[in-house]
Formats: sequence, C-alpha cells, structure tokens
Amino acid sequence: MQKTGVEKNNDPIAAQLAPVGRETVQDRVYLELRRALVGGLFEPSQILTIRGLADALMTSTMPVREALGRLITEKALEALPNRSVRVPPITLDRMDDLLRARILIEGEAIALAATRIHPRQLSVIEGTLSEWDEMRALKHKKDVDREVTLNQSFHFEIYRACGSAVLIPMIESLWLQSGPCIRVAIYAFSEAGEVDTAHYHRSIVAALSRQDPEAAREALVADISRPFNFLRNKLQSEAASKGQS
Amino acid sequence: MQKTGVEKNNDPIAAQLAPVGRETVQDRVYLELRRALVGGLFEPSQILTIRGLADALMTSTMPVREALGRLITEKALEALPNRSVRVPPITLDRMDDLLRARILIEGEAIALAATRIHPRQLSVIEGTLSEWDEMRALKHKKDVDREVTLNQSFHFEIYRACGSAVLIPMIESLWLQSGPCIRVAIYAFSEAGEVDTAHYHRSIVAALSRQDPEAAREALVADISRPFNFLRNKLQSEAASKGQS
DNA sequence: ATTTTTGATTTGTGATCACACTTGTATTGA
DNA sequence: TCAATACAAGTGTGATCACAAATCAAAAAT
Repeated sequence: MQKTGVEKNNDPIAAQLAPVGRETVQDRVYLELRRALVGGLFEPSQILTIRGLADALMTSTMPVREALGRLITEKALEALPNRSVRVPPITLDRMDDLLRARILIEGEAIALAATRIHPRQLSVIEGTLSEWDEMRALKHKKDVDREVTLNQSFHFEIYRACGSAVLIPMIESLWLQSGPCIRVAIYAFSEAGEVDTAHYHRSIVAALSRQDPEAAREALVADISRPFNFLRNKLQSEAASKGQS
Repeated sequence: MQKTGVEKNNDPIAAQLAPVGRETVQDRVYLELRRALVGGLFEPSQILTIRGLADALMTSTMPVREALGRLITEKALEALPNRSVRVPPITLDRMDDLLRARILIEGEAIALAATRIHPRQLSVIEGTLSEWDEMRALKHKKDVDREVTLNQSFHFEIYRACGSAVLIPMIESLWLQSGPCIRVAIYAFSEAGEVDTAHYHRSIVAALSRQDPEAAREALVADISRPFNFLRNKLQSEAASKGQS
C-alpha cells in the first residue's frame, strides 16, 4: 500500500471518526484577532501589545507576534514608528478610500457571481436571509455580534460564487480594514432607529436570481455605501460642532 | 523641551547627519524575499525552507519565519498542508484570474491618476522612460533584472499619483502574485525577439499628459495583458503538444 | 511651580532550545 | 526482487531567555 501522508482508512470503526484537524495555535490566534477586528471589538487607535494579547488568549508571545505581523501586512493593523501596533484610526479620507475600493472590487465580484451562481448556492443564501429575519423578529435588537456575523456570511456566500481565488482574499482584507468603521456605524444605526437593512439584501438576491449583473452591482453598492455615508455625515457634523466651539 | 522620542536636532553639525534608519532584520528579510519573488528568482512550485533561507540570508530562523508568514497571507507564497511553503505553481485559470484582477484594479488606479497627476510627477515618469531607453540602447538585452526593476518603478510611480492608500498595497500584492509568471514571460520575450514594449509605455504617458483617464486605462490594459497573453499561448501550445504525444 | 533627570517597568526583537511531525534512506522480511 | 519496517536527518512550531529601546513615575534641580 502506498503510504502518502495520512492514509484513507475504510474500517467500519474508523469510518465514524472525524478528522482531528491540525490547525496551529498561530492560526487560532490569527482567526480570533480577525474576528475581533471585523466585529469591532477593538476601538480605532487602540494600541495592542504582544504580551497583553498573549495573556488574554492564554498562549505565549510567539503565535501572537506572528499573527500581528500578518494582520499588519494586510493593513488590518498599523505599525507605528515606535514599533508598537495599533488598530488604524478612522479618518474621512480613509473611509472614502475604502468605500471606493470596496465598490470597485466587491461590485465586480458580485457582477461575476451573478453570471455564474448556481441555484443551490442561491437557496443557501436565501436561507441565510430568513435566519436573519427570524433573529430580527425574536430579539428585537441588541445582538450586534450575530448581526455582523450574518451580514458577513451573507456577503461572502455570494462572493464565493464569483470563483476568483484572487478577488476574495482582497475583499477579506477590505472588510478587515473597514471593520472598525462598520461597527461604529452599526451602533449608530441601532441608536438612530434602524432603517430597513433587509430591503437591500432582498434586492440583491432578486437581481442574483434574475442573473442580472448590473442590477446586483447597483444593489450591492447601495448596501455597502449606507453605513459609510451615515458615518461620514456623523463625523462631519461632529467636526463642524467642534469647530465652532 | 518636550522629549517625544528622537528629538529633532538643529545643530549645524547634526544637520549634516542623515537619519540612520532603524529597519529590523525581519523587514530586510521580507523586502529581500519580495524582491526575489517579483524578480522571479524563485521558480514556481519551488519549496522554501525556513532554515535554508536563514542560512542564505545569514540570519537566524526567527526573522525568516515571520517574513514567510507575511508573504503567505498576501498569497505571494503558499502554505502546503504538510506545513511546508512553496512559491505557487502557475496554472491557466490562476493566470486569467490574476490578469482580470490586475486590469480591474490597476486600470482604476491609473484612471484616477490621470485626473490627479501633477506635471512634476509626469516629468519624473518620463525620466524613468528615457533612462530605460538608454539602457536598452547600450546593453542590447540580457539585463532582465534591471528591466523588471525599471518597469516596476515606472508603473508604481504612476499608481502613487492616484493617491489611494488602499489600492496601492493591493496592486503590490498582485504584482507579488504574478511575479513568477511575468519573469517567465519576459524570458520568453527575450528569446522570441522582443516586441516594441516601449510603445505601450509611451502611449500611457501620452494619455496621462492629456489627462485622459479612459485612454490611459486602455493603454495600461494592453501593456499588462501582453505578457499574460504570450504566456497563455505558450502554455496552451505546450499542453497541446503534450496531449498528443 | 515647572522642568530635568534618574531609575524602574514595560515592550518588541532576535536567538536558542525542545518537541512533534515529516521525509528520505537503509535494513529487514517475504 | 519488491514491499514493509525501522532508523536517521530534516523541518515547522511554540516556549523561553537576553537585550535594547521605549514608556512611565518619582525625585531632584532650577
């Protein structure tokens, strides 16, 4: 028998055993920090220390410093000249920059996906949407974490259908970079009495099921622009009131 | 006097001293590996080992493993399930994927740059072009390394004019990923009697000086598509001749 | 009272070690 | 002769240590 790595075992006993998985500690740390970033658990301009994170995550410094290095190269974190690392601060210019890039790339991804998507995938996406509705009906608001997670899986389920191994990591990087902004915007939405977010998502799946690339792109642009525009208005009015004081 | 980090010294003696720079070993390793990748010093599918690179770069394993981790997250290298890392192999699908992404993003960057570029920057870019011509006139060919470097600075000098801190790192990542392909294509060009590459660059700067975004985008698309198309034809004919044997 | 200096603590970086897993090569068995 | 085993070398991962640079707090000097 050829012995290439782990051998496929067809014994009746072994068939019930799930593969044990061999993810490294570094991967877990990296994924956990990612989750925290897109979820907005860290505030903009907050400084992160290796040892502090290592204590919080109950590991040594080694996996943490490697995960931080990776996040810095994706621009999800920022390396200060002092050699300390912080989550990037929010500026108006940067927000516009991020939104423009997201419209360009995610718009292209969804336009590609519209032409290639399979009915099976589409039903999975619709399933995500109804799960979302259920949650929204039960616990009236408050669970922003779950909200963020569902929004994320909704979008990436679509992007995966574009079949580009190059675009998707770029979109992930963009979400990582705009995560802190989004969280601020979502909180602001919750306070301001939430607008109908579900409407945008329904028009996206409608365009997708019609296999209409440009309508899908348009609906997506409206969806991702909304929190950015909201946040921009908020920041501008804050800056104006601070300027006159 | 406030003492925030290194203090700015205005002594007549100190004024002549250039800042010494404090880049870490890890940064040097990272930049060196980057240079090697876009320059195509590594072959596709080649396996890289931490200790091997550390010996070659005359450092310990620590800076190398961190640099490798960063390159893996940018998809410039690939982590195999065996936990070994290799430079990604070239496939037709991946090439098309890369080219499509580059057309999308670099096209947008140059269209933005066309509307914002300053005459000073434009003259710098033209300077790069004439330096290129000189080199091409003197040593008839052969110096592909210098060729790659000049091509790189020509393009990125333009992209910097788009003023987007989000798009430029993405373009760098795309160049990193397509570096091995490009090198293969350039060598193939040299063998096949080089076509007029300078022509494409001249039409790019012409469109730029006219501040014509769409013409610039079009010229750029032609420029970056050329090596990909060449390589695709080459791979396809190779596959065909192998298929019939 | 304000500024400067001094010292202690914290922090990132690089090196080294221990361990587990993989890979390659010889050795043994049929 | 060929496959399977056993052993050895190689490799990635995580932990720990040493050191330099940065940060902060208290004490001293103006």
